[in-house]
Amino acid sequence: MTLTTTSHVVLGMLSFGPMSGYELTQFVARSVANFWPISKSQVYGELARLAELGLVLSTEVEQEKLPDKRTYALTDQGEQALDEWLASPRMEADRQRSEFLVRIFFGHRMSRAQLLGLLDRYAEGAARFRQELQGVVASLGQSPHSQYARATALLGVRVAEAVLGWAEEIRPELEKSRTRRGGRR
Amino acid sequence: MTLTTTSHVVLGMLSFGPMSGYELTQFVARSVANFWPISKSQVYGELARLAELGLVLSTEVEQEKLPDKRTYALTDQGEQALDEWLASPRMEADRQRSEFLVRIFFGHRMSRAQLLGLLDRYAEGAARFRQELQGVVASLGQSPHSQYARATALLGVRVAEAVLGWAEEIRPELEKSRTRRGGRR
DNA sequence: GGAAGCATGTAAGATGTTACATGATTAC
DNA sequence: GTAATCATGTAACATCTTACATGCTTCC
Repeated sequence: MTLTTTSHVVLGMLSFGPMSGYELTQFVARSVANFWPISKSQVYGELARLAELGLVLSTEVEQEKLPDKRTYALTDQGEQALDEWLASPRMEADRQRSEFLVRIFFGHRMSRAQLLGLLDRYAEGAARFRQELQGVVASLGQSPHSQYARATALLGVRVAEAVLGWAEEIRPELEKSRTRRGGRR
Repeated sequence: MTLTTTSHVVLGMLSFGPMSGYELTQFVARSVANFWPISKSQVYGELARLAELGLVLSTEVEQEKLPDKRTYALTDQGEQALDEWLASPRMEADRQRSEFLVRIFFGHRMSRAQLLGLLDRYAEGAARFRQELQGVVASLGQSPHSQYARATALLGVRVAEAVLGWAEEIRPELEKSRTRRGGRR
């Protein structure tokens, strides 16, 4: 009955303009999914629920050559709900889950080769991610209407760089570490 | 029927030695919870399931003055399951959810004062977190048996520093940004 | 007298993922 | 022809969080 962060993400997306569930799903995947992933089932579910609550208004749009679609637009109530949420001081803490760090934490069970391989693969992923995000930043440019999206991407870049710096720092330590001899059977 | 990452975290914790569900919950909260939170219901549930699968062995321990407890120890099968998981190349990607970044992404709906307040509170949190983790790193010291825990804490420090650097970078940009005039009603 | 710590669990609910189901059009 | 894109939804499942339930001991 109460709105979740996911609900507000949907409302927020519609603050850029009316769109269909399909379009919203794509848009989320290209933007906010890095720090708030939403599956399409969730999108369709939320839209239906928000419509019932009167926070969004749905309109069927007929299309030739393409399947008909249903677009959603924020109502005044929807805008208000979004703004109140943005203004509210209560905010849930970041949560992150990293299987990689779990494995590092259990490093005492691994051979040195295993550990270093794990670290290097992770660092490679971070390097790729950094590049990808730098591309995003570049494509967003300096225009003021993209500045917030750009800010979120810039944090991603910084975090990726933090990972790379960290990997360089601890690699030598892991190289001279005591580990289990040999690999798994 | 198949083991999740959470199951393997429980197995991994027991690789440090036998303990009860209560102790394991505390241990997780002080260590791995930063990158893999587990609630106590999950711990008790997993332990029961792993016992049924023969991966851990439970023993009742009577205590005077304190309630009796049930400790769990890894079986050979449990150790093997843990090591196979650590060796497996398939690893789920990091996932993170940040309500903060969602709000930044919808910055066009906020006043400048709101945005800057949001940013500053977040940066303060990151500064506190950095300090806390530096304390953890210091308390772990140089001993080789704590090197993996230390490595995970060091990444936390780096990430917190990345956040602080980012906040400094974008604050001036937000200061001269176009935003909605005035606050919410 | 009351709060905090020790100790184990169950139940209910919220949230999120993946698979299933369908069907037209366009581009290769 | 066949894969990809457009388009909407349901169903089943997995996972995770929060509240409920109980009771003794120690410390303030």
